[in-house]
Amino acid sequence: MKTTPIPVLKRLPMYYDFLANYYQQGGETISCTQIADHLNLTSIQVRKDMAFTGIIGKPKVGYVVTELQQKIANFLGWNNINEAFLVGVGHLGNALLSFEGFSKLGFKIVAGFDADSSKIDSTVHGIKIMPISKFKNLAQRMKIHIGIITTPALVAQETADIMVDSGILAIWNFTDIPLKVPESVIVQQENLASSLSILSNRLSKNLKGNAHVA
Amino acid sequence: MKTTPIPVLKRLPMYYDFLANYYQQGGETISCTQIADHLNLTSIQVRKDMAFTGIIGKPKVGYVVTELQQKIANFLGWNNINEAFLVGVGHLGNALLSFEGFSKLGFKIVAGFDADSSKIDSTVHGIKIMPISKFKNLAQRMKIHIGIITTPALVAQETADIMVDSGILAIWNFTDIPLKVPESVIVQQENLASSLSILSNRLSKNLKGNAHVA
DNA sequence: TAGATTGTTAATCGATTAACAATC
DNA sequence: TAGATTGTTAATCGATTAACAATC
Repeated sequence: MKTTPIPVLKRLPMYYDFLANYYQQGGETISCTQIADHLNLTSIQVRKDMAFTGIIGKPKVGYVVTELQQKIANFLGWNNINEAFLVGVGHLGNALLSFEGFSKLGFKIVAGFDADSSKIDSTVHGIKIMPISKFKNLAQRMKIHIGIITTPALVAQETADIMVDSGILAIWNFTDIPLKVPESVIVQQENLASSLSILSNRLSKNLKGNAHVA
Repeated sequence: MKTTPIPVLKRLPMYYDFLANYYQQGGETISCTQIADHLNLTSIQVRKDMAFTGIIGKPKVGYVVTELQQKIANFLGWNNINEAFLVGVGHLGNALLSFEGFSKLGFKIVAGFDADSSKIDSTVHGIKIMPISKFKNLAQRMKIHIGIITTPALVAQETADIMVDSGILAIWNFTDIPLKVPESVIVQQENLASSLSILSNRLSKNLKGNAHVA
């Protein structure tokens, strides 16, 4: 089984979203060119990406939208639900706990954890907040494999250690601390600073470009 | 001027964070190998990245930490402050308005906007929330060039249209709607679904791998 | 049938990695 | 001086783009 390139994994959910929308508006079949136009990609790239899902299209017609959606969802594993624990119920933790979009992605945050005792036993968006002391026991009992870190940077590593000790296999890290974990543990790093530096670099290049013209 | 590769722009803030930490712990100079070790990169890659900032190192010694920090900050434009408006003060909007880390990156959200009249004139983290009707006028008066969209998906495009009409040149989009904007307008797309699909793909591959072993 | 679109193989492009001379 | 580390040029690797035969 050839491993899927990361850029492909990033684009597949975008295709899915677009297709859902397109289908709602009555579209039954769709071609790579159409998809590419709407998402600002090239049709060749879309075709290549689709091949990963195993979909078979019809020349001159394209793909059956519902079938393509299913193939993508299946390929990304959105059918078997991934359950996760979140540690750090601050502003961002709150936002993630409240995010509606996860269910569609076969992803579910089943509990939140926080050091602040005033938050314990409250619920956010129907999800119970518990003390970190309960993390390990619950994670093992519920066979949770994914941990989300939205704590202050200062306790991020400490939190990761607890997660690893609790049998967590993948950590979604929203702090900017590069976590030290055993090689077998996956870390998916979310980084606003990285995105921002791309944005401001492009912006400043544009502004400079215009200055020349003006 | 050669354009900076996106992967480099993503890594530079990580170097900066690490250096800040390293300096605080008393480090005066540092080599590429050391940086690479701490961030799980190769030293060659670090060296190449550093070259973009224009830093000059000393063979056998490495780089002066403070100088390197300055070069990175300067290269990423963290000195001239980028001001932004945010539209959509929901959970995520709230989290961004409250995020402390932006100031370090020369980034500042100076106002929030929302359709919900009950939020108008309140402040979040000291930032005033205003009705969208004031967006254009204010953006032009304050010469704001960056807009952040954290609205519900349904009104994302509409919000983008208002931003474009108001002279916004770069949009940081946290909704999963692919925005239609003039070519001159930059869109930086933030996409949790993309990150999640990478994470779950890697996780399921790992689990399968272990199954074979077991 | 003619033409559009798929599936797939080949060419290009860009980023990472390797190699090595320069130098403190 | 000897050895570690930089700066830079060359080689590799992987993703995107191009080309084109197959086919509905």
